[in-house]
Amino acid sequence: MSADPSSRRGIPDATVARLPEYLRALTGFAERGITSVSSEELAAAAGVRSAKLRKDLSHLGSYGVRGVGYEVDHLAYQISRELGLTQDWPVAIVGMGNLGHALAAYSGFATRGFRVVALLDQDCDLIGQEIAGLPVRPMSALADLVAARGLAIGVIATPAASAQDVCDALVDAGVRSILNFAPCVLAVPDGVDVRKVDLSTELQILAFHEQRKALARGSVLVDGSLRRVASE
Amino acid sequence: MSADPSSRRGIPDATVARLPEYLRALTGFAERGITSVSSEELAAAAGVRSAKLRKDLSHLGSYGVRGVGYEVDHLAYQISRELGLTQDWPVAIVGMGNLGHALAAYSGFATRGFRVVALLDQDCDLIGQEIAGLPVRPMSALADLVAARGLAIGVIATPAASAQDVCDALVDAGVRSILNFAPCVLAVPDGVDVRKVDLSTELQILAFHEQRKALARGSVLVDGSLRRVASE
DNA sequence: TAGATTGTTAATCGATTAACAATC
DNA sequence: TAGATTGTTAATCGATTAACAATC
Repeated sequence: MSADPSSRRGIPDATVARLPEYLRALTGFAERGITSVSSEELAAAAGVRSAKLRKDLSHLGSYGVRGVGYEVDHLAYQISRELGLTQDWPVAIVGMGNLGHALAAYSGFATRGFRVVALLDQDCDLIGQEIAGLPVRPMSALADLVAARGLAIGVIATPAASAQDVCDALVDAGVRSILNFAPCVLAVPDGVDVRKVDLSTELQILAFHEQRKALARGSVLVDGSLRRVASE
Repeated sequence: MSADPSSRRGIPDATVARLPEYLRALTGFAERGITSVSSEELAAAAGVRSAKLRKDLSHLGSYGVRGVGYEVDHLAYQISRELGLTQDWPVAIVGMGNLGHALAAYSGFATRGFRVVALLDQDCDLIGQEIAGLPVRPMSALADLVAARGLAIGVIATPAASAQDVCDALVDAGVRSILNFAPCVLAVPDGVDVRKVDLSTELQILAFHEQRKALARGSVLVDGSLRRVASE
């Protein structure tokens, strides 16, 4: 085994989760014609402290210049490469309800290395219909998509009740990265990554903090409902 | 100040983020007629270790019975109360594009204490149209919504370019909790909570791990693209 | 009482932060 | 050289985990 540059192992998960935000901020600077930034400026744009930014970037390598800062294009390229965005990732979306429909039409995917190559649904009435320029295909198309198109990432936008079945089908077909919008926990074998986006979980976390703020302002909880208490 | 039961302060953020998942698992048990669960069973359903579950629940109080487990309904109620879900939270969605449209039609909100009371957009052509049974209203309706309907949570589903303006308008109107779907960092004053859901960030994190797995399987990176290397 | 399972303790691990030596 | 800013160190903080005493 040679010590190739990218074998510098183990970028912390917390750092990986922030790299997309740094990349977005850098893209913003580039669009405004700014060619060089300090860690202070980039951190402000990404909404973090500069010490955290420098620590994060230090895991990728040493791409800054002391006393000067970072070259915007170069750092953006290095982050892209680390994230695996210098190549295209074929994506399939399963479940063509409201959300799947919106995801299929969402332009944000294409802009950054992701190509939606297929839309799938198990509802016979939908199959064959065209959504956002792509025909809806049956689940049986999965194996072919992996073999012929190199499908690597599956997005689950079905109801919770069918999400595990869809997940199993994706895994059987050889898909090893799954983005799950269904509000349920998925069981997968080792080697398969699942990330979850859950709208009502996010709202529930906001509600917790909103309630705390109301209590801090002097409201009280009566039978599980907030009651405003007259100040003074 | 009396030592009311809920003044036991400071539930860790990591714990709060998991409470919705526990609540969902409990709802599942309740639907199947199961009235009592052990930490082991509940943890399995929520996808965490039992030690972590018990530690999380210990921050809320002592709602289990040693040697027996937890009463499903009672624990669900306690978590609901802690999250502030025993009351209704009025929600407004701003931005009626693909995503906003899908969110407006999403039934998952209503099921758990959230009521979509208004849809807003700044596009004059959309205003007055009906989506999912609600008329689209102009941004100028915000102040009234806060005063008359108690609007507490704003969901931003606009393009990134207008997200900060929309955020400022929400904050000016008195909204202190914001769920942001626009791919950008929002600046808000102290006391305002923002949570962010970013589809392409999630895909980018998956791409990072997918690339790592490919490299671990023996592929190599040539000019930023993965190349399969013949095994043997 | 014996068996089961909670709630808590203490150890470990990972992430954040501030400070500063290295260096452009 | 003097000024600026990175990359790294060491201290702190918070989260996870395993083990077990408490107790139903």
